[in-house]
Amino acid sequence: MKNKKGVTIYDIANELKVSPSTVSRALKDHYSISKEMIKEVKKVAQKRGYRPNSIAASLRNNRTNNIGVIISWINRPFISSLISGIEEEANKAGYNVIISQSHDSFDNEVANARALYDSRISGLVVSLAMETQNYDHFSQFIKNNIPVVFVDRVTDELNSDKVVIDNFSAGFMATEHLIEQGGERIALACGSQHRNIYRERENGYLAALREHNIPIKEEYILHSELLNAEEGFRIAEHFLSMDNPPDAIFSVNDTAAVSIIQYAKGQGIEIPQDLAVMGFNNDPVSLIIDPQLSTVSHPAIEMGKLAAQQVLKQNQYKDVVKSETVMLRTELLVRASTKRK
Amino acid sequence: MKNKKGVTIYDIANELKVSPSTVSRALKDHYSISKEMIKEVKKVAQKRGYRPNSIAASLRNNRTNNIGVIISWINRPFISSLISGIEEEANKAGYNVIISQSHDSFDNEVANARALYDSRISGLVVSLAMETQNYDHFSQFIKNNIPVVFVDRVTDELNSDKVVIDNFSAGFMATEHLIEQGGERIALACGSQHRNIYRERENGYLAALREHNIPIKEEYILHSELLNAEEGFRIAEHFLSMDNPPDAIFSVNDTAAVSIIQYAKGQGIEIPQDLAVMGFNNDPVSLIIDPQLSTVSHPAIEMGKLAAQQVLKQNQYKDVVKSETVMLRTELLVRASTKRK
DNA sequence: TTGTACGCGTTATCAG
DNA sequence: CTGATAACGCGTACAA
Repeated sequence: MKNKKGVTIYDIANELKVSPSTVSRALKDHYSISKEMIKEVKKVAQKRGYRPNSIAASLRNNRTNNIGVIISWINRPFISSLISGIEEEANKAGYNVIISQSHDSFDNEVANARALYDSRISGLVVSLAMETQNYDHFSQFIKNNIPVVFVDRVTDELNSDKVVIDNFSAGFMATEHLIEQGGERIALACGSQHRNIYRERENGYLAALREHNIPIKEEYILHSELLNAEEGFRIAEHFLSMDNPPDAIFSVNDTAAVSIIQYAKGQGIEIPQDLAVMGFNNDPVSLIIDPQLSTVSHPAIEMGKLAAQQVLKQNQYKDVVKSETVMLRTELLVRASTKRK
Repeated sequence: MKNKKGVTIYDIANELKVSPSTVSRALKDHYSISKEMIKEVKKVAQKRGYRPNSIAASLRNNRTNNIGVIISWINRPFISSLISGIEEEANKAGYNVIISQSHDSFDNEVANARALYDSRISGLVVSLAMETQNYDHFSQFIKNNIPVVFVDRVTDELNSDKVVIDNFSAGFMATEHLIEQGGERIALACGSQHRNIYRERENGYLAALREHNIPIKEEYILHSELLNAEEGFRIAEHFLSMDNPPDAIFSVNDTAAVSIIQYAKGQGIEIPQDLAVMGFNNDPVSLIIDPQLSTVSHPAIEMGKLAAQQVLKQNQYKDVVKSETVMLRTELLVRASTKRK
């Protein structure tokens, strides 16, 4: 029961009859300290079980070793992989990662941003909540030179770094693929229009139809707020009970796409002969559903790593105020749910 | 460009011509401060955009508002839901959550524990790495009265709080169910024996066989380190190419179970007639595979919430040194992959 | 009810 | 190469 208060650099300094500054410097291999002193100090530190108090250091330096992350729901394959990437990269650089979920609610996002700001994170990675249309809660970071990097669900209203995929061309590719497989009545199960990822995928879909001179029909386009399994079923039910049902559906996420397949199979509809189904994200379920789901790869881990790198880089060069957008390549993954030939 | 350094209680004190301590107290509704003063202070704080510096407070109080989490891989359904539960509960109490992944490596776990310790977290939630068999890296927390709560993958070697499910009875139920469905040669796809969750599930399996007077055959028990999709295929291949192959397989996770079904289907084996397959975890894929996978529910979010509560509670009553084990109920989810009648 | 003064552990600056 | 000192922002014993 010796160190109720923990070992500090003062304790080490006392033991070695040197000053605390020397100890402080020695511990970080400062160039002005002799090799021997460094060895001495580290030996004693080791012996006494010294652990640096990063709180104190943070107070002094006015910056922590934490980077914050705000995402919608952590328990989604894309998101958890994204975080995995962030965490790996941050860890490598000696940073910790603080997670908070917005649950797709604007109010939560604002509250989380505030809590993270108060805890003096030295960088923030955000994937926007579905609801969010106002971005003032990020200005406190920007004003104080704390880097903010947006991932996947981003906004153009703020001038900051972004890591995204090319949603437009992905939507285009996916739709074109359905056309090439003989799709004539291609439906779209889409998400809310004010979130870039869905808007751009839809634009890609529309462009592909136009380029191939396929008439765009409003009734083949559905916007759903959640795009979860239940809504997937409802969407399938809606489309497949039309007088002139689609012969192909492009769902902008895999969750809904899988539900669509399950519903269609239940109705005795043959996939892909009667109905081709295309998803988005390459979630694990896309390989489990029978027939396997064609989808678009979404490099979650890579995106996480890049976002973390952006934050760390910005942290290095505080003065340079340029904003980068990194756009990653995606791949069309053609599987049984669309292969007709 | 006024507050390069941010607004502090001193600024507020100056503006109101009172002392910093008054401001400090007013901001936390200290009983000794007059209502009016409190209102004044808060108004000015609001106006100036004051944000408390929790670093400084942490240094003073020697505790942060962060709780740490060490898990194997964040991008697994069970784990990400677990974290979701922890995060929700912690957030509600004004705490942030710091995540770090061990990737099932002992060395990583030790490094993470150290990093979290250095960052002065005020509590730790751990689900042990597969490799871990030595627990010294947690003693620094315990020695310093920082609560450590183990979840799911726990150890008996440390006297601390635990949140678990009853793996033994779950394994027993699952196996018994397979027996009731006519299984006579029931195989087990298990994980490493030194991790409680797998060991206990196996014990449940063995007990069920004994209770029903079914001979235990070594060749029907396989231990795999990873239990991922690939190993699932290998396990299936192994079992199904035996001279006398099993007519039922209990896999201790869903990932491997799903692969087993996929492999078997590819071999023209009928599920569940020729082979009943039982999983564990109730991952999303269990509802996507055809036939749907019978499995055991694993209340991940609930476990996360409870673990967070334990940490927070221990933080309240620092002196009380008792260790609780919370054991949650699980449910057998019978689906098409085992229903034979 | 309010103010004074010190300390939490570290690090930057300046001096030697 | 090493030491003394101040400061980071807040909380609290003690004093008034």
